[in-house]
Amino acid sequence: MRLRQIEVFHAIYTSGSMTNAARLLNVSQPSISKVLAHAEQQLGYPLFDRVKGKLVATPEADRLFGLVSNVYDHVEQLRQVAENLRSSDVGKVRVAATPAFGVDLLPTAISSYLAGHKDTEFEIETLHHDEINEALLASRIDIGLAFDAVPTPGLKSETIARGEFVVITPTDIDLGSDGPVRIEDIADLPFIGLSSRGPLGRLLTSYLEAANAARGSGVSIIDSVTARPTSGENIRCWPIDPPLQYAIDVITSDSMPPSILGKRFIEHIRQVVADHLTS
Amino acid sequence: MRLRQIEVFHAIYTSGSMTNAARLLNVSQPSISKVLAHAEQQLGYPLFDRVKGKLVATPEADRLFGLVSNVYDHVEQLRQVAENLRSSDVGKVRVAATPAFGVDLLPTAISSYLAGHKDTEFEIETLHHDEINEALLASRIDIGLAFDAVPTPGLKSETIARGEFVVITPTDIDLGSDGPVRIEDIADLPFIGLSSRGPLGRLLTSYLEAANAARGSGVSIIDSVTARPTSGENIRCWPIDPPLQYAIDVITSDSMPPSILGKRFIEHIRQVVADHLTS
DNA sequence: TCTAGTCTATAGCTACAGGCTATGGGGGAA
DNA sequence: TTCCCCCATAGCCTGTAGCTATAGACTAGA
Repeated sequence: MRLRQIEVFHAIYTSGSMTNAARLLNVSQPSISKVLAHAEQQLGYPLFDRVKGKLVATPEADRLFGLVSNVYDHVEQLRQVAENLRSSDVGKVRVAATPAFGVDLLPTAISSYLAGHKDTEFEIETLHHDEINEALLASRIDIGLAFDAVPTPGLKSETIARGEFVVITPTDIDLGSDGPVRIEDIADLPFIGLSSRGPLGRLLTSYLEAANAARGSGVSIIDSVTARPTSGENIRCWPIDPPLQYAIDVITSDSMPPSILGKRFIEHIRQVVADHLTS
Repeated sequence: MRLRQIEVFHAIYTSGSMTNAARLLNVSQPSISKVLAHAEQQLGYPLFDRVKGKLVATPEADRLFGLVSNVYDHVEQLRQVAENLRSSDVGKVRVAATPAFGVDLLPTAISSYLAGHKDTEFEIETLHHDEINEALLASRIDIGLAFDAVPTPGLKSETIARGEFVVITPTDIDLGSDGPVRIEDIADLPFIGLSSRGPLGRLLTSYLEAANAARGSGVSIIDSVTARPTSGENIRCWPIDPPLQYAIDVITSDSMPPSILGKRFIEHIRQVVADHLTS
């Protein structure tokens, strides 16, 4: 018996006639007639006797009805759940990000996401790269957000945006131009180094070494995500030349794909990051 | 979700891959691929993540699998029962017949039926016409067997054969010819009357009255069903002219159609009666 | 690094379940 | 009788699901 045949049989048995069943299922009466006839033909015996143009259930139909009801109920429940999974916002998303995101970008993203999805719960952690990977592999979190994720077995990372490093200076330092700053222009200024911990620090370190730049204090080169919330407070950002790009990656586990809520939130982050970097 | 989609999802989830599921369900792999893709498209979200060419169940699939398993099990059970109802001989058939059948025909029919269907149970009763009708309407029996059933509301009768009345005589009475016997030929012989109870008696009575036949003792006119088991024991049967026919009817209830076993047995009776009357 | 084996996706085809409208016949009630 | 209700059939169309052949991605082993 196909599921449709079960539904039709159920409708006929409970409503008492094909005509009523057709109304119940919002289809035409001949359609019901054909499905029932087909079911009976495949079963090899009639489910209803046609007596004086009306239907009377056979003993076999009586026997089957209980079982059919069970199936029917369970399918109904299945459909309910399947639909809820699709449309509901109820659920929890566990996100971890490196500190740079934790300060400004991630809270902003979650707050604006919650505006449209009030029933979603979040669990946020600020971790470092290797801790994020570890948490993902242990299924302690669903989504990781980091710079320049290193490919790791069992994890999948997707670059959702690329940012650039910028030079930040106190507002009392004037680099003499509004255009991009060359390394040479700040070589003699006091420089605050970035920790070389993590991929981004390493990336920057090798960039600076390649440029033979001196280090001092007062001027710094940092990623634009970190730079953004601090700008305006006596601090000024400058584009850098030659430009140095980094990737913003969303990391997930191979063995435990993100839920629908998770995917939806990743899409949202993608949007927020795009806005963040272009404004 | 259609039932096929549920089956395919169940097979993929349990077997771990589309290829295995295809083997499990004895279909081709592309067929599985298409059904799954179709199901996901209709659900609105993926059930499996395709990671490095393999399938990994999403959290949604995990959630649905329990429910799908339930449905799957219940459908399996339903199919088992539906199949058993079709092919099994297990069950009880309750038959009632008028006395004429109870002597020879019905026991013969049941005995030969049991030869091919050992697991069927029978419950036999010998009742008169009105009692058969009453038992059918009260659902105390499934099938009634009678002569010339009178149409009754709530009951359905089908004529499975027609028999003829015959003249029976002691073998020491010679009617002088091998051909049909005319009423006039036996008008002067001692005649044993048939009870006018029931339709058959009434039928015969009016036949005799129409023929103005006298009654005596020693010669009788009875139905061929009753005549058959008694012939050979110093008794001889003669066809009668003009012929008088009666019907052999199977009666069932409108509100409770016979089961498959019942229908099968009715077919068997039809055969037995045909053989009975032509031999 | 190349190759063989495994798995999934796509294309193009066929079969049939299941939907529709229109229509006809049987039975019961006015 | 006539009307109404119910079921069955005919003819048509669409969508699900099956097939073969083949391509593309990844893994593992030589």
